[in-house]
Amino acid sequence: MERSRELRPGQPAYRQIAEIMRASIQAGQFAEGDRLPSETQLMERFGVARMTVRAALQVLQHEGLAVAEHGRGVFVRRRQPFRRRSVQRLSRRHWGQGKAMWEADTAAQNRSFTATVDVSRGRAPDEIAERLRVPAGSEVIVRRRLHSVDGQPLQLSAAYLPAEIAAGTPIAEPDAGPGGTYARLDELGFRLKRFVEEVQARMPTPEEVRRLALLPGVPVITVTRVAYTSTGPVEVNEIVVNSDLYVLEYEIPA
Amino acid sequence: MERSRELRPGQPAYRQIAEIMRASIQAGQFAEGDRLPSETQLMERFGVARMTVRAALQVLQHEGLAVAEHGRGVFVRRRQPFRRRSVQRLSRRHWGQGKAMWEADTAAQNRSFTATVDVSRGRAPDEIAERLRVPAGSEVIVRRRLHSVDGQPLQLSAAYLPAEIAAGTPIAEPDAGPGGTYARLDELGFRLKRFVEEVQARMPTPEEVRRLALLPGVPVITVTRVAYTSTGPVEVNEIVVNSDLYVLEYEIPA
DNA sequence: CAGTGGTCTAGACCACTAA
DNA sequence: TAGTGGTCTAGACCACTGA
Repeated sequence: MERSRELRPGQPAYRQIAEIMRASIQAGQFAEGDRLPSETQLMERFGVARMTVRAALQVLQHEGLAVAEHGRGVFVRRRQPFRRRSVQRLSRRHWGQGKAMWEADTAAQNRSFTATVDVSRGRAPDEIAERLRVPAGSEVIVRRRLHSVDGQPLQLSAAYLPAEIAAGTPIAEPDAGPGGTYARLDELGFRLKRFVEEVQARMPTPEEVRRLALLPGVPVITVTRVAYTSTGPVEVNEIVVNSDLYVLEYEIPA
Repeated sequence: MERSRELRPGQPAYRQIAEIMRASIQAGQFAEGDRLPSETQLMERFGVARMTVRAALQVLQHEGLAVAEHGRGVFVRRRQPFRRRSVQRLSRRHWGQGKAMWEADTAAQNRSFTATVDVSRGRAPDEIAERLRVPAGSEVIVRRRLHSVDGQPLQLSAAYLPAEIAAGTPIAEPDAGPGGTYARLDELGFRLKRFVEEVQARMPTPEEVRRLALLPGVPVITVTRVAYTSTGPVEVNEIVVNSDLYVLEYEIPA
């Protein structure tokens, strides 16, 4: 097998092949959803062994540019982010009217929203206790949810509230009622003043890959939201979102 | 070479090895910065070929859990995010006092901040023109910056302003003066009312890997910020940050 | 220098898809 | 069934690190 003259010595072949394919995609030679040449075709074109071609395709997959489908081929990845407006979502006007948190987002965009909820009672992990400013190991109500849009899982979340506040209230029920947790807190006399969200990104754990049906090469965005009344925090929400499907939007006054 | 009984049929060996090593790391058997067993040692322990061990180590690297150093070994990755508070950074109180954008962040955390700036004049890309609400191909001033903290590159940004507004002003100079672009806009009569930031995450391009000195398995966070006066947008800033070193913080009123 | 990871080969067999 | 990608082997040679 003779090396193609497309490849220059000095740089590893697999990187050069990845670069050539990346350039072809960005130049529009392959559109979203198109099938790339098969491994066999690339072996012939570049005159390299199959593992070398596979290494190049792995690079593209880890960059999030391509997706392999077993038995079908390797395809240029499609993107279609869904929009989430934090400011609107968290305004009193919004949950004050008894709307579900997602309605503004989904209704406006003509998509169907579903969620599974699991509520439990347990001890707060150290980091959560610290953020809630309660003693380590305090009892908390945990609301774990998986949100999907059009059947596609989108977001995992775990909301922690001190049991002292939430136990025995609708917040400890799977269906917290119209307007959700924040509306109930308001009714219980916890007037929410502000939320602080900390945003990070990282590669997902295998568990997150499974539960969010993440494609290879797709990071997750994590949001840690703390809800404050004038006297202190009342809820901590650990959120993990599929970054492929999400744009977070924040509005900041000057 | 005989397969270790640690490995069960049904699951690929490289995934099982990755899972075993991941569990060891999370159980604390290997701390941040520790060297993992060498490829040779793992081959012997699990009774598999070198490429199989390498596939397992690749998984951990792509998850951002480990980093290979040529000739030295594979190490558990260290993490040390740097905190960025959007609300404070963008308040008039802050830039109104002539402070550099990063001072609040860096001074408070005892780190040294540097930036390189490149200013040019050119035509707005379509997406930018749309966000600025100017005709496609309009002339803009582009301020490209690379921010570093303690010598570690942290953030790339490209700020676009209509040439009509910014040409011939200090904004078109590399050093825009105390308080930066936003203070100058204010002086020019463009009273900033609000900023909207759109946050996404993705794997970096090879160019970003190079310029931000990103480790394998580290995604970037992209922030598209639009600055508005009461009459409309005056600046669009495309920001790309090293997600390994960054926590974005947003405060949202209820 | 020995030991480490980086690249690459030329096979093999398997599992999945679509005709 | 033919063609695709998924896993794995047993080598080879190279480049980098550190004693």
